[in-house]
Amino acid sequence: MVKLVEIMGIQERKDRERAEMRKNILDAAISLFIESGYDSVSIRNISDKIEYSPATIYSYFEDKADILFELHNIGFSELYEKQLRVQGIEDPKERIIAHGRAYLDFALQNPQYYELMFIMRLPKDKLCENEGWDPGQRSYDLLVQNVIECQQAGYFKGQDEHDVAFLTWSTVHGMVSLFIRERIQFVVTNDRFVENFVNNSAKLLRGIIQ
Amino acid sequence: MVKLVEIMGIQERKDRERAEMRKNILDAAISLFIESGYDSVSIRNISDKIEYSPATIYSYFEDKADILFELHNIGFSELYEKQLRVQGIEDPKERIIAHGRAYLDFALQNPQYYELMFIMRLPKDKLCENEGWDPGQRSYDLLVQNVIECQQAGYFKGQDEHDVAFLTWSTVHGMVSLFIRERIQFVVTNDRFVENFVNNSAKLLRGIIQ
DNA sequence: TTGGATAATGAACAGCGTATATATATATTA
DNA sequence: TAATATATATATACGCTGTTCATTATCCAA
Repeated sequence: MVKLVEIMGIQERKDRERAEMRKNILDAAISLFIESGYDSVSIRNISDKIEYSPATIYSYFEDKADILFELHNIGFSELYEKQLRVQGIEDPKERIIAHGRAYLDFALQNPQYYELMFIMRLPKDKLCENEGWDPGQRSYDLLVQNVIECQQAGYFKGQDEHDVAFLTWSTVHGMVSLFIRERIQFVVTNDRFVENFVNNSAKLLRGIIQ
Repeated sequence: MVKLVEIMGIQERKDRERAEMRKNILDAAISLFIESGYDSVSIRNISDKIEYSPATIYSYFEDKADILFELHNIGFSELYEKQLRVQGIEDPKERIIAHGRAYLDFALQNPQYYELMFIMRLPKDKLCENEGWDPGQRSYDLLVQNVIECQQAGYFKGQDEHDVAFLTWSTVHGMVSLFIRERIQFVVTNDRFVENFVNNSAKLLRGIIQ
């Protein structure tokens, strides 16, 4: 008779192999998405890259949107970590500005992740399935918390914290999404976008916050 | 012998018919785009709607992206008209806020036009073909002009006018694009978005501008 | 070694954007 | 009016897409 521990070992190896295959697919997918964008990448492209048949992918993911949804979650985890890294800053005004910078850094360093997190039209059925649970919620909550602490320090007096949070988020999202979707090329070159516009805007915001 | 005027008359009718057919296609296209979005609409869908064969469309437009490009231009004309309508306001501070409201109104009333003007990833070849000429340029120039007049009235002292213009544009674009691409559903319901967030943000901005 | 589970695949379906060769309708000329 | 020339519309086809499913190959337990 085979020992229980051996059965468990095999099961564990199988689980591990499944997880590795999933990661394999996700890695291939995101690298292709970065190269050509979600819409231009086909399941066949992904299957070519990992040297399996297209049908194989469908035994690891429900459909193409499911792959997107997984990458979506990975992106939100990375963003949240970046946000946490500036939470140590004492002065709430400087902290919220650093918070915005962290957001911009994430977006500019991972434009394709940013796309699928905040810009891309998401497949409708996926949104409904996961209704009520949004992985971006805790990032937003952190922002609101920082706004409240700014108010306790005397800034944004008499404003609703959600209005301020939304306005802050909109501003950084606006900058970065106009850049990513190439709507400001006639105003400033790609090279100078960060050093010029973003830095100057941070300075400008620092003056505005009161 | 046939009179010249008759030849011209026939030519004019033909030109008119071609123009009508183009408009017919564009109308069918935008109404389908509004219903289902650009990517989900096929040339075959459009040809079904106008009751012609798919191939016919290709004698009026180069390709699917060309249809998009035409609608793109129509959208920018309408936005510019909306912008001009608030240029009469005397106080430059109130004018620039009304300018922002006009932009938001356009976006919320014509979300599908806004999508293809400012959010959608545009086909690369089209962008290159029309390099250097962007129909949004004059809208941006108008914004910069208003910023300069604000500065002459004592606001935005010591700031670069392009930095201020970009920050202004980013803010309104950020609000509206987060809304259109459904990223703030967990913060506020669709119904209350305009009356709550946008109005409050305008009030907030009015306090911030100095 | 054999039976059963699991994983991978080849083939197929309907739909896509698009090119081209053919057919049809219209306009001009003899 | 009849024949020719031109502009327009279409049928057909190609290679692509996401996805499904029946079939095959692989692995493990008895």
